[in-house]
Amino acid sequence: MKAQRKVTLSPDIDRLLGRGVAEIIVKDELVELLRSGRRLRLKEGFDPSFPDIHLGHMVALRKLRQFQEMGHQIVLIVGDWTARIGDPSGASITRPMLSAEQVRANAATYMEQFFKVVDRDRTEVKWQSEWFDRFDLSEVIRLTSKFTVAQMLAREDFASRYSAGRPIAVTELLYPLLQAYDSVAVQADVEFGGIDQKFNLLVGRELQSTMGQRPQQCLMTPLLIGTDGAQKMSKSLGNYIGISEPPNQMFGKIMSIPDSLILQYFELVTDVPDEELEEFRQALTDDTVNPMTLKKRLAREIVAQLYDQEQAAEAEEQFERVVQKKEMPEKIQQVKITPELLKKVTASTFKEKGFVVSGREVGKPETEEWDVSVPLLLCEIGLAKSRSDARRLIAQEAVRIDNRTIYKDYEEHETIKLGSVIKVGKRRWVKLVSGD
RNA sequence: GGAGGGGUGCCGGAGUGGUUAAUCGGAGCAGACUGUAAAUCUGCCGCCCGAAAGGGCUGCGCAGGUUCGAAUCCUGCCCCCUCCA
Repeated sequence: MKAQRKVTLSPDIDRLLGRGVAEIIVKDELVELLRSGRRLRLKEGFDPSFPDIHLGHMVALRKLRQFQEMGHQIVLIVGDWTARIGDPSGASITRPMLSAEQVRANAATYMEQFFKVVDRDRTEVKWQSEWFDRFDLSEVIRLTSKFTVAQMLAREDFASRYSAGRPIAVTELLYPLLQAYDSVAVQADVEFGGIDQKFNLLVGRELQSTMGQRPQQCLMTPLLIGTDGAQKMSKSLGNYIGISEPPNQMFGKIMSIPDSLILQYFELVTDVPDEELEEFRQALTDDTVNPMTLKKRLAREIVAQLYDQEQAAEAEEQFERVVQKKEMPEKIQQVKITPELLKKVTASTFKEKGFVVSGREVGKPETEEWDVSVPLLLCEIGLAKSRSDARRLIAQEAVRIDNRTIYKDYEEHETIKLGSVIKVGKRRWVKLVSGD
């Protein structure tokens, strides 16, 4: 039934295969396939070891989406077996084995995010376990016998580790083979991945042809640089912007990318037309535009894509308000004043003098006030990691309560009341509310 | 089986008896500046007590030991890596 869907013979294959694409193997063949009118099976795999998708992944996902809109079929592979090995990045050889349960949970999270960009209805989801669970040793041997060590060492990562005398686990050599076999199992016409996946994708071609299938085409997307402006976006480097982060946070993180990345981000993760990007480029070169303005546009585009226009506009407002004008955000995290909290944060000298307020009734009107130790308070409401940390923040004059700065020679206690607003640094706020 | 190298704070990585809570870089946090949560500059960056000065505790794979004093020396154990076979 699904197969009946019409495939568009795109009038603009150049564009499809141009922007957001780093390399295609073999381009001519892919063009030919696209012109043939066949519905292509486009494979993309992932390991459910780290479930979060970030803007870096989005480059490939957007490309998938574009193909999908032309009527092609996405096949999403859940790498529940390869996840056990871990992609040989060299950095982490020994990853903890995940439980089946954990893998399932990760996969669910992943897919939830995946389908923010890709159309679920036109995606076939396959688990590696569907074929690998049945694999026995003889099949493993058959699979491995098709490749040589020399072939494996063609992979840059392996080669450099080998020559540097660093370890390569045998299972790591298996990783590309398993991924390649996926292509055979699902009869992929095209496999998508980041340019860093090149080797693995090519092994897929190799294996398919030795097993009598037409070798898949490989479409590789460029790697997006992370918020640090230096390395590729990755969760472990902490320089990523997750696609399910809340709009405000996402907007802010995008505003924090170095100016030098603006155009690249526009190109890879938005649909802003090429002509317009050219104008941006010119304006930046001529210095006729404040990079900030463009970044706001960028942030709006991306947030709107993953949420909607309205939320993007709200996030922008919030940014202007909190960051640029340094005003209070509209929505502040609220913390309830409870007797337990009060007991913990009451200034110690007061305790000694017998002024303890623990018995005091809570939840009364605004006039209710308490004297508290500021470091203790910051700790309890999560604005400081430890009391030492809280003291440091105070010493740096980063703490404000109801708009008055707390100095390091503050009295032992400060007064708080219902509705008090506590601010730490430029953008962390907490409002104290009634405990009920 | 043999030879050798190594396990240090969130990460990378110094340090081989005291001046080391532990150089330095990154990350993070704070401040200044800025039309940006860009860039740049400065400070902070184990925990606890203290307004501060200061004090205490914990800490360099694990467990003991030597010493006035150990990340640094000794003993045992665990783990990781490389090469040869």
